Amino acid sequence: MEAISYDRPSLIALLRKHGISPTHQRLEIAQVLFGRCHHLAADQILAMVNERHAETSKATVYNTLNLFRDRGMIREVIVDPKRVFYDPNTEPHHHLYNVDTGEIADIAAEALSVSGLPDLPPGMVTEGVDIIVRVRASYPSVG
Amino acid sequence: MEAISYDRPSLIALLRKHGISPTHQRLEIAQVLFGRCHHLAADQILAMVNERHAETSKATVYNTLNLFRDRGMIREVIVDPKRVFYDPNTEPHHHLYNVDTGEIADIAAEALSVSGLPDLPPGMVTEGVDIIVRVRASYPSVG
DNA sequence: CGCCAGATTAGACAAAGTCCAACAATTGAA
DNA sequence: TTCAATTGTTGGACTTTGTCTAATCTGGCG
Repeated sequence: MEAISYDRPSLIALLRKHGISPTHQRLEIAQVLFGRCHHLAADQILAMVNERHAETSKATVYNTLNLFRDRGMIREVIVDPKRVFYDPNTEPHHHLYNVDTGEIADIAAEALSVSGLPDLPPGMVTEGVDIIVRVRASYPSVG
Repeated sequence: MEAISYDRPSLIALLRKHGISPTHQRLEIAQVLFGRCHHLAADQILAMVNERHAETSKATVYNTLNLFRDRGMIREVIVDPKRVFYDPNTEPHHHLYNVDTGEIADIAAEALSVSGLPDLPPGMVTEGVDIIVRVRASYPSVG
């Protein structure tokens, strides 16, 4: 499991770089986000962080995710109406979403090109362009 | 798609075309969806339907929206983590989402072109490609 | 040591949506 | 018409995701 996990000093530096004091709980959450599989929902993060020994509350997980998001350390992925996923990759990119399994995979920004974006009303700016490719198994009603 | 409000007989025909018996409550909901502004959330539909005089319950609104969606009469728009919006336009198209106000506007499918969609794993099919252009006012902290 | 600011916490709370069992409306048969 | 089956609607309980609050903890500093 430790193949790509960030070590503690790197995570501390990462938090400091974003102006966040590296508390124990924040480091645990950062480790789960950056060291393991991507695109986790809050409840999954809560479970993973407390899997070792319960030490982080639900409130802290939500506080921390919102803090990381506000500081630009992570990004929200809105594909499932039931819950928000968090993506440690904040570079522009897009998503492939398996509607059956809920799995999310990245699509590199360079892979897709979009043309024809409309002119915006004056005083408006684009915050981002999200492309979600929704896929499913060819035989939805197998059986 | 004309913005004129649908009359009762047209709405009944629309429901029948989708194999749905036109009950009073379903007609009220269809009228709100097809006859007024687009991209409504369930709670807005509930309020609009009950604003006149007819009494329709929350359960019926949700039942009906899910029925309409399953029958391909309307489509869900997933842009806001807090709630689902319903779009009476089921033709392929995309959305401009104002993150400040929550407003959603359509972008014609022909207006945007996407190239470079990745090959899918075998046995997978694309259900749809959603493009969401998130915009906001240039001066986010203006009061 | 006390003080202070920031972090964490449990649990109450809120909102979106689902589920269920009872009730109402419609339909078809006789 | 009446009966019974089917379908639709309903309130309310329930679940889930997420927020809020007030209390408590922590660590740095004098």
